[in-house]
Amino acid sequence: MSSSKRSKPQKPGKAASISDVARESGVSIFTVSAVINNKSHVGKNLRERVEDAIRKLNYRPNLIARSLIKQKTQTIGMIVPDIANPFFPMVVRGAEDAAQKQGYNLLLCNSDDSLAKEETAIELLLSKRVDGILLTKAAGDFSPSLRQVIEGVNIPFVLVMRTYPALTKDAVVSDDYQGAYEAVCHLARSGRRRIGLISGPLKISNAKERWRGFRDALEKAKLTYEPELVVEGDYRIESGFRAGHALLSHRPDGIYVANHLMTIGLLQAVEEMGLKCPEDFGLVSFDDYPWLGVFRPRLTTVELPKHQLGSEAVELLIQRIGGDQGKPVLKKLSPELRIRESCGFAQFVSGEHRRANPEPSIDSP
Amino acid sequence: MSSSKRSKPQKPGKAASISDVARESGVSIFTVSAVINNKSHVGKNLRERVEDAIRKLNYRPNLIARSLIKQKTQTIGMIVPDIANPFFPMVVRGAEDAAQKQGYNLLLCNSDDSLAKEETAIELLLSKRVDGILLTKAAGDFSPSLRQVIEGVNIPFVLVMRTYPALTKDAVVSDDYQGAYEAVCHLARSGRRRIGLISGPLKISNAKERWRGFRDALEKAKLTYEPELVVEGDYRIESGFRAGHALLSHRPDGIYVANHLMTIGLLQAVEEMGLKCPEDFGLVSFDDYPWLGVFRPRLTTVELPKHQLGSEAVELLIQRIGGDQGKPVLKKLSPELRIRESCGFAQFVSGEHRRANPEPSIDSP
DNA sequence: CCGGCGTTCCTGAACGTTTTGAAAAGCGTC
DNA sequence: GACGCTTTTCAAAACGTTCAGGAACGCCGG
Repeated sequence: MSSSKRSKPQKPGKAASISDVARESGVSIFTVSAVINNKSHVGKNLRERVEDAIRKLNYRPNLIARSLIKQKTQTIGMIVPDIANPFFPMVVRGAEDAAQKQGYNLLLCNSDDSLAKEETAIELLLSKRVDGILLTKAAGDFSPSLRQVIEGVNIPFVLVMRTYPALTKDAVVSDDYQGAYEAVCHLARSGRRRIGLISGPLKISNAKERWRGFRDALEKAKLTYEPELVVEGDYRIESGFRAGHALLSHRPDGIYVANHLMTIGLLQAVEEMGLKCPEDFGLVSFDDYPWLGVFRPRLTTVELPKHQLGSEAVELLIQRIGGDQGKPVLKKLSPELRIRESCGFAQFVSGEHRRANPEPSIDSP
Repeated sequence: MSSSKRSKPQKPGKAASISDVARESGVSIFTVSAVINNKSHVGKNLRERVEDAIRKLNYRPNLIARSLIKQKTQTIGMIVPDIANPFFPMVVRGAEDAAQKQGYNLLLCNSDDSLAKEETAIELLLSKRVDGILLTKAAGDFSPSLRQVIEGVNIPFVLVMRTYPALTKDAVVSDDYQGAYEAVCHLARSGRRRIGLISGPLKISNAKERWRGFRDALEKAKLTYEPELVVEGDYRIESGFRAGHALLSHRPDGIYVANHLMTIGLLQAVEEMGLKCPEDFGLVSFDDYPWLGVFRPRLTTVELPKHQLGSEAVELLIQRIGGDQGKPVLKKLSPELRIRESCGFAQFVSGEHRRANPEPSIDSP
């Protein structure tokens, strides 16, 4: 019967709580809270007493409790198909940088290109009450249930590198049409006449955009669109290899590959078939990576602003979290054509696109 | 005055709570909770009523509230120097896979190789009450405050790819000594006599291990250790480039490079200097990646089980979270020597290490 | 001495769950 | 109809915060 209302001593194993600090320093919980959030008017005396107690108990505010009451977790969920795909790390890095800068953390999920996993991941993030979600949708159609889940998300939600016409959500993407268009124009400018395409899965929005850019550039250059010179892959190495075999058997003199992984596959096919680039055909790839510095020939490529893609997505998301109720936005970031050797030497090419070609840099292990 | 204790209707904008469900289905909160966690004895009648209400209100349990009371967040924090470094994505993937399998999520932080950021990240994760922390420490010494923070961490804590003698924490690492040893033995077996090393920062445990393996293998092969053939880099491309220039000026006939990024730099230096591999020198690198398939010559390399590194670290961590109080464990995973062409053709080499050399595979964008 | 105003501190009610201990209900037995 | 034993349901106390609404105090002008 002797226990007064709030007097249990701090249990040994557990982290100190705000009430432990309050007891230790002989003030109320309110005052401790005020000190922590350094609210204005706390007397110097008490403030110091409290700060001492905090240090002494090694107290750390419990952000879970804070989240519960504030209805904000300062956490954003990010779902990518596969972080091990070299495209995503830099995007995630961009996102994390921007998030950290504004006091947010990143909860990372891999969907493994499975729509079911993607759906589960969204549900989970929603249950964990993240403040917003970033999604790079897996390849493949919406299942009705997935669509329902996404439409039903009632927190800020930004698509990254994907967009869907009927969807009422924000999206941050690269200008894939433009990138492909420039790539193919460059091939044409360097004298190629029969230009082939190794495309990504046409169900993914960016693959379709790249295909459109390809087609329009052909038209602009007054080249004919030959259907047998277009092969659809799935953005993986193996499919680039197979597509390469199929495509090269038609002897195109130029190839535009819609992503890096398929380029790797293609180059293996090229070697097997005993062909030479740029002598036998010109090549423009997508995405730039540090290791391209040792590929021979040096690849001309369309670099996407991967880091920026992630950071702008987060910034948009946080703006929404902050209460911005504006209409859904579609933000397109410009790609950059980096001319190197795989279409023939740079001097063969009209000057307008020449620039220094910095090798992208990357940090330590 | 008319408001009874628990009767506010669900506010329109907000997610439904358990009490909304209780009210909707006319039962107590307890019963709803029992249904959610499908505890045994809830009458069939009520169970259905509750489930209907859950569907109707699109109710999702608030895991923040659950975490608060259960003192578990089902979240683990992971700190890496830089996810954009190609080594880490696969490790993170391994971690995420293992975590997901056991119902955990991953909160990802980049320390950017800054000890201060690393410290901040740990503090933050602690405040967010993650159930455990995975850390790949940034290069550089412990500051006293960082050391204090790490030692003071009172939740499960596993080091990944790093270990420190005096530290009383678990660690999961690759057997770097073994990897380097095998690499250098292979160089010696293929007839190289003056073998050089491009090392990582010797303050990082694995760099030191690799250096030890290098030295011992030389001794085993009865080769002399020539100090000018050892150059310390920082695991980045640029340093590999500089180290390559420095090292090659001494004309070694074999080089072992302690990581992939520095190999990229080295190969650029090699080309600039007009040298040829494997004719002028044999090369063994560390880490394998899909794009190595297009490097020429094909690189012989020591592959580390990156995915496994991540997944075993998480499994160990979760075991600790589960209450395992055993002594700190140091788990070493075996590397695998993948013999390709950069030391001369495989047939010149004694058979014991020959094996199929699968190109590692990777998923779509 | 009173009223008004600042400053400084506190009490107590949220936030959305889980869980303990106990009450109610159903049912068989004497 | 009293008693025990299950089965089903509940009310209320946690978990660690934030914050609205006051209270206590000192100071000033009247």
